[in-house]
Amino acid sequence: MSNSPPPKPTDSELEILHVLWQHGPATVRAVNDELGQRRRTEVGYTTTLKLLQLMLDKGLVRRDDEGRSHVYRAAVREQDTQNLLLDKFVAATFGGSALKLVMQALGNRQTSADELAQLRRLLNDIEIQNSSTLSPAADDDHA
Amino acid sequence: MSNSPPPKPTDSELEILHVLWQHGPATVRAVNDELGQRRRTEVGYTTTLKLLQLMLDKGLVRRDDEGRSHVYRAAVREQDTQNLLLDKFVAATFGGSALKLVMQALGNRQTSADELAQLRRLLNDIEIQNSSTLSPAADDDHA
DNA sequence: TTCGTACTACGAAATAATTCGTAGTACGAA
DNA sequence: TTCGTACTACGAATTATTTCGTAGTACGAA
Repeated sequence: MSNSPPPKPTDSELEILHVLWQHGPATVRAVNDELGQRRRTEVGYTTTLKLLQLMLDKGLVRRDDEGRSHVYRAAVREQDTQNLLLDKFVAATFGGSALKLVMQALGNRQTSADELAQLRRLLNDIEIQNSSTLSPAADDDHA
Repeated sequence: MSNSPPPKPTDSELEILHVLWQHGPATVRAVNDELGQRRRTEVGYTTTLKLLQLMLDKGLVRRDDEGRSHVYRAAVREQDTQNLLLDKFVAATFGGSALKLVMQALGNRQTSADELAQLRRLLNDIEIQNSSTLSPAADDDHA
């Protein structure tokens, strides 16, 4: 039983999580094949196996021992993981300021009109929420 | 002489760069003292020295050998470095979509009215730039 | 001059992440 | 039953990063 929350995945682990998030539950073989397609350099089967075993230990994936080959699936959600990584990244690179990160991300690359529109919508939504929320401790939106 | 552009700094190297960016040129002693203040765990003097020497090899810092103790200064700009790291991070964590990163960063944390205003101004600026550009070389970004 | 102190250089241990080889096992086809 | 194949477990090599100890040196005070 792991009591502590799953830790920050490493780069390789994240790559595997992406496969599992998109694919859904998969065998080592399937994960390895998929990785082979995405990368320019293939990776050994046992490398992927080992990684998945380590990820199991860390609580990043779960395993179904149905019969011969094991089926792995992500034990962490994509959004949660992205947020965890985002926090660390903002702290390490932008001194904790998410605003700086956002400005930098938008300022230094091409942003289409469509994307700008999406962002404006999001800003509007946030503004509405800000003004309607009286007690700031509201943690989860109940859709 | 290093011909290739400076590589992605590691976490520890980035920490040192932050010190140099804020402080300006500094001796090993000064950098080490500053690191000691920021962290909860002190770091050995020679550790900082070694890191700076490695960073010198990589071209991340330059060195003035004025007299007894050497003075180091950042050889890469903060913005450039942030952008380099940002690119890698977006690729690894958000499948290359800067928009997703931005939405996630804004959506999942508290954003003040003031910050929202700054963002709106930025969006306006971008929009103006977009429309004033005649030949948009329209393939820079993949949604 | 002599000594203590602060400095640099550098080897190498400690830790973390990635990679793969080998051994053992279970299943199904022949 | 026997064999070939695909699988898991796991030790261990490799590479990257971080850490520090030790040796050597130069400066200034006594």
